Amino acid sequence: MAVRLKDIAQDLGVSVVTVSKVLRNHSDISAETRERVLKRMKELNYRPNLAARALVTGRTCTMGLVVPDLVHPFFAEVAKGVSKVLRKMGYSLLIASSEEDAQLEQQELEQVLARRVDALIIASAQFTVESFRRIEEQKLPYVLIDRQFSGLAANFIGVDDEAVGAIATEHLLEQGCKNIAHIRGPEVSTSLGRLEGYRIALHRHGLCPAAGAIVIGRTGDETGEVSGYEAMQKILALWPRPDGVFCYNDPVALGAMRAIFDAGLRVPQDIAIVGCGNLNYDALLRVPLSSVDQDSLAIGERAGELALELIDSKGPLRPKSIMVEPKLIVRESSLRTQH
Amino acid sequence: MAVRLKDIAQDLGVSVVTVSKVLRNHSDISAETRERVLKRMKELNYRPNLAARALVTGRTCTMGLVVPDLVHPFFAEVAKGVSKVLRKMGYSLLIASSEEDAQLEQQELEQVLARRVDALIIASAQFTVESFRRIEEQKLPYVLIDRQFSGLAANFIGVDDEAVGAIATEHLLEQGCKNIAHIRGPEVSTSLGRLEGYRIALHRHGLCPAAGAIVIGRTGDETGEVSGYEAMQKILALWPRPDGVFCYNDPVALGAMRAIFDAGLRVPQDIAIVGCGNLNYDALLRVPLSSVDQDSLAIGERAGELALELIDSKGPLRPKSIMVEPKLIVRESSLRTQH
DNA sequence: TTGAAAGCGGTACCAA
DNA sequence: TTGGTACCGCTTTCAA
Repeated sequence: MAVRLKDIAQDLGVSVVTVSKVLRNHSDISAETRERVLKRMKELNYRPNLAARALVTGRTCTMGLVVPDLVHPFFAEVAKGVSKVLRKMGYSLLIASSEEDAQLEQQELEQVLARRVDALIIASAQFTVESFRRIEEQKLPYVLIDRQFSGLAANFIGVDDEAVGAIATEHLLEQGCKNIAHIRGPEVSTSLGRLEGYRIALHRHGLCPAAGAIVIGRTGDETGEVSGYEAMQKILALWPRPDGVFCYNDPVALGAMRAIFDAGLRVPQDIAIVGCGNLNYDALLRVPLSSVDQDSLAIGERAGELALELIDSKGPLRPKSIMVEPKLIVRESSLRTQH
Repeated sequence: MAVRLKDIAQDLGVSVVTVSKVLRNHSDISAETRERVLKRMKELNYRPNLAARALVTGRTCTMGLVVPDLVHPFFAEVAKGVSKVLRKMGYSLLIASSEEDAQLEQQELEQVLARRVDALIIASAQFTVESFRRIEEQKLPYVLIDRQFSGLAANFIGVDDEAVGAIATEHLLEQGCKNIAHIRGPEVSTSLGRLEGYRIALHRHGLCPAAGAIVIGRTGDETGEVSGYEAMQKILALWPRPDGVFCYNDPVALGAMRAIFDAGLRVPQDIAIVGCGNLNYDALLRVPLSSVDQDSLAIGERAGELALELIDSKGPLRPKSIMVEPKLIVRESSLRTQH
């Protein structure tokens, strides 16, 4: 059905090898032959079968991207960033979504590995490093994004999560909050890092989290809003009631805000809120949400670049950890001192 | 590096063919041999090279998905829906983003075709049908989503855009709006369909769009919000000033709302707004946005299912057009009659 | 039940 | 400058 090298070779009475060389711009082909071949390729709309090429070269020119949730704007932007970088290099992107499920992720990973991608970029929903060992066994270059794993010396691109937590908390302190709660996320590095940053910032000011002021959302991102709502209800029941809350991410912050409104309280006058992720609708909310921006597009681009680099430099380099600096975007939800 | 059939065969002193048969659950292998092979496969953590298999079977078990913008929640959800369906069938998804650029889309399409995907799902940013002819030449099954093309008898999954426009406009009329404007999108089927639905609904009530009441946003989705802001400014300059606006999509509606607020007017009291897309933050906006839901997840699932169906049934079936029914989600931005 | 041989569409190597 | 040959990892066909 599809046109093959052989078809072109037969048409022109040359060998397959000659055509193959023209295809790859080898220098040892006469200008005339080259022209003829090129012309015929255009006519027949020839496209090399990359699967066949991959079989012999050992390179698929395909990269795998495994994320917990494509619909989450953070990962969608990461994908966009990766895609942008790969496009220039003729690479394609195989995307798998784990739906924040460790087992499903394993399964998807198997699929991607079976397709012999040249490198892998993963925002993992795993809790153990077992699957990464498996990848290392295959000598397959991989780059972790967003979530790190302790005890795993791997390439990593992400935001400095401690800085995220510290920046957000410092800001709330500056705004005059005296009693700052934190709605934290699941047991993954992003959540733990932000929690630690929150603690550090309080500590710098000689403060400690009050009893019950650190609440864990029921789940991860997927139902962040529900989780944030429930967590905030617990915080509202505290006495004294906190006057500021740093939320693990924006969906959680939205849920928290809803709980505050439902309780008849105001943001930021009664309770100031800061989220994380700077989702693109934050500015348009009922009360525009202050949020820590992670520059997800840049994370995707850096990850793509690093992965390409790893593919080229055969020998495994010393793992690199690139931290993108977080940036606080101040909006109304945390502004208590403007007037 | 990677384990091959041959390695297992040599280890066990059987032939490659035998191992291959075990791999694919052929019945003509003794239980004992099967056990031994299976055991060794587990031990070596064997994964068949799908590229090699594809070369001989002619099936890559890979599907291509080309969308204008992965970050747009509509397409992200479509991707999720497709992915969900494919996962069950052992298919992987090659995703390419055209960034709403027709030329880039062509380029990405070439890449995807070169990878010999078994089928293609496209939300196209093209204005001509030329590239689809190319796909048809390859006898490659494809399914269009979201955007249709007149004069192209292709498989299509999407929402009934005329119904979208009609439902939204009818609702505004019911809410007592007398002078309804429309911010339309670019020259693609979704935009044209919604515009037509808007016209039809007005017509049913013996009305016509007022002069200047149909404004075209500067661009597509990408900068929808800016586009909506600018378009709304033009509408605000009209006399008499419209009291309701149906917007091509939610980002545009958000921009429009911002323009209304900046002009010192209220939503919905002065101007009621309905968008389209039911993006997941609509409920959390400063004024929660009424919007027509397109069930993008279902669109993705149907598209994936149809594509798989096309792959199986060799002979090209009569093109199917599946319309998902839109549903209006009423929120505060259009509620003028509640009290 | 098992396996030898051919071949999928390319590339690499070396000889002509 | 050109092309013969072997081979990438797997499946298919058919004979043993």
